[in-house]
Amino acid sequence: MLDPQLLRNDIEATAKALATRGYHLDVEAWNELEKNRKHFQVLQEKLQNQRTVVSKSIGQAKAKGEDAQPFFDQVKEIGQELDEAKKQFEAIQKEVAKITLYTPNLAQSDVPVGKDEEDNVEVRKWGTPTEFSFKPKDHVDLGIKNSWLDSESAAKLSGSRFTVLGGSIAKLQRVLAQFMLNTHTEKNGYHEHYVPFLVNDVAMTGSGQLPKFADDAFITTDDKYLIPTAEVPLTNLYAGTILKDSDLPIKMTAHTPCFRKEAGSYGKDTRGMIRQHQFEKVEMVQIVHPNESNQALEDMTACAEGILKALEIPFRTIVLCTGDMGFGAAKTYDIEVWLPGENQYREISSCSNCEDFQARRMQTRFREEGVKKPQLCHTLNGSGLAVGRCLIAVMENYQNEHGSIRIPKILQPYFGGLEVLS
RNA sequence: GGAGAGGUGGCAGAGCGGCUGAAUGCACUGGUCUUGAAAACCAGCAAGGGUUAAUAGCUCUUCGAGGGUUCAAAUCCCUCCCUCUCCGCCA
Repeated sequence: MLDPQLLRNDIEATAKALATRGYHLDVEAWNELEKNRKHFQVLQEKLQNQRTVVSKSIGQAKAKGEDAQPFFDQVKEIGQELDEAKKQFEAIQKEVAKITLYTPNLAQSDVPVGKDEEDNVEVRKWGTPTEFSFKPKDHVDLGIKNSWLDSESAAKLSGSRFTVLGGSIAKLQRVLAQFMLNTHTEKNGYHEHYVPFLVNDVAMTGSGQLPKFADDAFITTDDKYLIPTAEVPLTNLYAGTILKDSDLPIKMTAHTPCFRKEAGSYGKDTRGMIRQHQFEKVEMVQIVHPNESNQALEDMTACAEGILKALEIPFRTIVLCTGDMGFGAAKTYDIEVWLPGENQYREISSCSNCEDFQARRMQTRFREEGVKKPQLCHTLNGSGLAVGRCLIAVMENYQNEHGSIRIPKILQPYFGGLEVLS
């Protein structure tokens, strides 16, 4: 949610900034709405005040044993007017909420302006695409050859966009998640959490998934949502709380499954386990002082990159342009890992600084020494990493000519020193 | 699933129709005292919104959520959510 003051006081500039994100804000309609809002809010408050004053007079008159009837007549009249004003105001508020809850965050000034992923800008590259003396297979061929991936069984159980993993590759996925979690908790200073995978609509609204993206999430029969990312439970852990500035930064991590409908991506990435309804992810979330969020984004991105460096898999990092950023983000880095089977880089992590966008929705605040009012925190989230896609990256980058895969050195201890999976 | 208790400010905890945005304690902030600190004492201290040039003044809302009764609701009624205790069942 944007600062309402921005919409009231600087509507032209705000609309212009939103336009770079492909969001059209109807300035004229907003101004009209705002005019009405002010009128009816002031009217309603005025009437409410009158009613309170007269009501108190009734109490006093009764206490003194005087006749309170004139006050009763007065208050009745006020009450009627008030009901009408209230009705009008509530209708307007609904309209206002429709706009504020559906409006995306503003991009930071250094974010490249652009339309779609074509306009994203590479900021750095690590390693060079893995070279092979043979034609590398993709993870699907590798998976089928070794009976590691079973999409037919998954289809039988659940439908499309699910995968059953078998044998050592199931273990490799588990080990990858374990390794990521260990790294973030032991080396990067993140606090581990185990969180619910079902959350309510308040949490989903707080982190920005609702109301706009309701179609992307799975909902249960008792109105709970399957989390699309651990960002939702982790970020909402501090919803409605006022922290001390000494509590900041709060750095959290969790390993969870993620569930996404992938509505609107029909026919996209249908092969293999790139885009699934259910996938594993290790997530990082930070709640920080507003002055620290930019640095925190750099740090968080480096932590995500650190996983790929440790695994010795080539990647590049790009900054998303205004048109490609997510709803709540003010700035986003995507990390793209090299996939030999596809002969291209594919997203494996997305790290975003949401500034106060989520904090305003959730009312996550902190009190600073010497400052009277609580201030909104800044929140960040980043994948560290998408485990399923990381599994693909390991398979494809570490494959041997006849379909076996080498285990990355750093993971070998988890396999009792084993070096190759076949 | 059955029985009971309860949800009030950063925390603990009173209030149970009008003088209560809310006693008291803790925490916090400022001051007195002290070489300094602690203790003691004094004072202050909820959040959000509107109006406004204003962090001034005025004002509205908020005591789990939503309805209702009333001139007036933290306080009475209804529905829902959540927490705790006991019993049952069960990873």
